[in-house]
Amino acid sequence: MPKQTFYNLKEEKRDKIESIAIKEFAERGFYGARLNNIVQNAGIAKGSFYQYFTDLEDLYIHLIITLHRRKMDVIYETLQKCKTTDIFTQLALIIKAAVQYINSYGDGVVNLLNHPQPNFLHESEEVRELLEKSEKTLYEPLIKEAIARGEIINDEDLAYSVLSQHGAMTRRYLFHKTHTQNYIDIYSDEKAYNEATDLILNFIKQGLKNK
Amino acid sequence: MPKQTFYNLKEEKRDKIESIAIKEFAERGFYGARLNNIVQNAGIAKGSFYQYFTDLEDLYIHLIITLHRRKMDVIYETLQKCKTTDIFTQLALIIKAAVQYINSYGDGVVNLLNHPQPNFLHESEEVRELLEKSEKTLYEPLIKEAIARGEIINDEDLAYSVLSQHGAMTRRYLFHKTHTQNYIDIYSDEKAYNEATDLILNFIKQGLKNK
Amino acid sequence: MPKQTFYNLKEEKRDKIESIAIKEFAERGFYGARLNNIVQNAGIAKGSFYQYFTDLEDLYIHLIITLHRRKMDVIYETLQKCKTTDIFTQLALIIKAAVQYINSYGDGVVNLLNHPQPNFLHESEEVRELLEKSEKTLYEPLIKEAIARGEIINDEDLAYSVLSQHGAMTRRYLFHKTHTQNYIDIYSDEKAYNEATDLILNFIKQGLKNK
Amino acid sequence: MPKQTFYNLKEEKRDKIESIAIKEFAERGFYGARLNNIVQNAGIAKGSFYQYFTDLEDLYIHLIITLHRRKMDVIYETLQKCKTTDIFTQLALIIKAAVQYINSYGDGVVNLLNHPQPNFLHESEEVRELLEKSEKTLYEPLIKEAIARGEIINDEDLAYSVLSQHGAMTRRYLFHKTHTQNYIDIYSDEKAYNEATDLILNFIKQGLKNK
DNA sequence: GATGAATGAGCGTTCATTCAT
DNA sequence: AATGAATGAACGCTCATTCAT
Repeated sequence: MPKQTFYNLKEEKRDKIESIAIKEFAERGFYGARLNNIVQNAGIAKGSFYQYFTDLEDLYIHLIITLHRRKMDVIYETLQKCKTTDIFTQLALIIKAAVQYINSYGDGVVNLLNHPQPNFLHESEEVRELLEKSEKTLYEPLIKEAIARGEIINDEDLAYSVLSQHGAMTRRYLFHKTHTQNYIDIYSDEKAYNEATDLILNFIKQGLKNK
Repeated sequence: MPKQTFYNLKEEKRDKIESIAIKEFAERGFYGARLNNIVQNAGIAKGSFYQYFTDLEDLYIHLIITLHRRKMDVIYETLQKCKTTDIFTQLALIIKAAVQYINSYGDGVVNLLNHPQPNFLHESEEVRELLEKSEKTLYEPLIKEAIARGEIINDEDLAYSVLSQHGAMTRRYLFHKTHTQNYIDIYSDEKAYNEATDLILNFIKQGLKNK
Repeated sequence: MPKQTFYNLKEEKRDKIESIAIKEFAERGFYGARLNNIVQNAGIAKGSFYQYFTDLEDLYIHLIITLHRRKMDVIYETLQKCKTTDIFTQLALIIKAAVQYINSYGDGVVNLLNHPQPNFLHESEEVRELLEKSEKTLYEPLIKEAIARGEIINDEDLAYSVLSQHGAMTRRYLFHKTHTQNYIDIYSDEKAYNEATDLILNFIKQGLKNK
Repeated sequence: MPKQTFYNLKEEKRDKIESIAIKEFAERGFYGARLNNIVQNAGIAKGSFYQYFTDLEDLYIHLIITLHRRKMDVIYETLQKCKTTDIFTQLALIIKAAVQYINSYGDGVVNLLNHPQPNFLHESEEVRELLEKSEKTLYEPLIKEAIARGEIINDEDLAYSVLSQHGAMTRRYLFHKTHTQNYIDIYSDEKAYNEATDLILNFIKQGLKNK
């Protein structure tokens, strides 16, 4: 957890540090990241870093938690506005919102969140709760309600498994179609991303159809 | 490329070094891996390591290439035996074979191959060919033939995107069902894995059905 | 080139590091010198060394350049004061000044400058200029003028060869006479050194006499 | 001192090892030399090296001693043939013979013998005797006799100092004249070297003339 | 609170030497 | 006697962290 001094900083400076750190961790992974790069690019002194965080792990955990929280906030906000629609419409809206949010950070967040995480991350109860449960907490009620409404087959586990993979399938689809391997390319063309999302969701719909 | 001295080692020792290294790289990524851990756990002297490999990158590239090659060998062997069946039967057999192969290494291989790879890896033409094309080379003909036989809808990109994700969906399904997060747990129960594979392939089949 | 942090050090500390390094390089040559010896004897941390220099080569080049420059400065200053005398008087004064300068460092400088230099040294244009040309730049005008004034025979090459060897001859003379092999012994007795210089210069004078 | 096994080798092999080692030490100095280079280029196994020598120092001392002894042998042989001539004729013949000898090894020997020697070399009484005294043992009688014959002034120390520097002066002269810095270049043109030797000896003659 | 020089444990790598065959 | 794989101390260097200013 960052120290109070970090929160006392002007928002602008705080944001600079966070976005520079996201970039560094995203490009090189936790073990490849260098404090030197972060402080130099953020324009702060090395000593100052230790006024704000206890160490690099502290910063890393802070970023992971913050980014997840913010993403979840965006998603739940979106969800509030479409409680009564069917699950596939709900997902389409959620995904659209999440992509917008991610684009507000650039490529970094996608890479960072998709990196295999260092072990210490899961040693923190707080983080484990957040990372492992937030997805379930999001999807499970949606799925239960969809089943109750008869929109999809009555197999919660299957539904969860495939629905929570829609992002991966969408990205794979776009990588294949655009012959690229670069996250930023496919996220930045939001129109294409949204169309692909619809295609994948429709595919999933067929597979989960209530017979 | 490892030096000749590495290939001169007794198979047992060679395998020990490889499996220890796979574990280290899998758990910590290339940048987090420590030569000290590898040589200590493999029970060799630091200097011996450099009799076998020019450096850590050399070892890493060797592992990636070897693992991919072996996996592909297993898959193509399997494929020879079921050329005339439908695509979903083919995939079920391929997956079963690949899971067996992976189980011969344990969890490490899955993690290692799924890590985001360090940049130097893609600077080798040999590796790039192997990594980027082997999946396409495998799936594309299968999909083309299935379309020609009228087994699935005529959308190669969609078919590729979802079929190449079946492993991820299966794992997600089993993680969810067994409330675990440990690859080794789900891979080691091959019966359960194969059943899950059938379920997921059936789901995909619905989504790709030729209407 | 040393980093700015090196120049920010207190003069005393900077001098300590330089003189310790001169000693180490002088005694063992560049390849035999050990960073550990330098930092331990200089009383600094290993990490601090790398705050000051990029690596050992950086330090070595710095020393060679600095020592040569300082020596040349001393020599040219001296030369300003005796422009109108004959060449042997000029040389006597120059040598006297250079010996004084060298004594301010002790034996180390003599050894260091007389070592065969590692190859990287000559890859720097700056160093090559300095080392290869400074001696010629010094002697050639003196010789040309002496020839013009009729003080010595008209053979620039011979004059240069023997005049630029006066130091070696003087040292050989003193080694022989004092039955020692230690530079510091003969340099520290300046009176004896100066007398030997006069003797050798007089010998050279006979050999270069204009007949 | 090499072990008996070294002397049991066929002469050809022994010579190969010696000449390769001379080259390595000459090019890189004792501390820069690598056993790997020596055994690889000599075509022997690493383990074999330790059958012949106790370590690298042993080999180095062996080379220095052997080379000096051989050079002295050549010189004394030459001297036998011109006992009755004047000192400058004697020296001219000696130098010519030594240059021939050195050319039989190539550049290596010159460099090796001119390197500043590592400290351990002088810790051996045998080596110290050889290196420090062999030159004196050679020159002193020649000088004494020349003085007795009235060929040069009665100053043994001066005579020794300048005569024993003739090689350095000759090389300096040729470096200057040919604008090279490469020993092999000037040694390989024996005619030019001999002419330069005559010039330098004549210069010395003027300086040592009995007035 | 901000700074950046100082620190030293730890890293990947080298290489003379040993040792099993 | 010959081999070359095995060894580990020692190397130059990195970098997160500390600390004096």
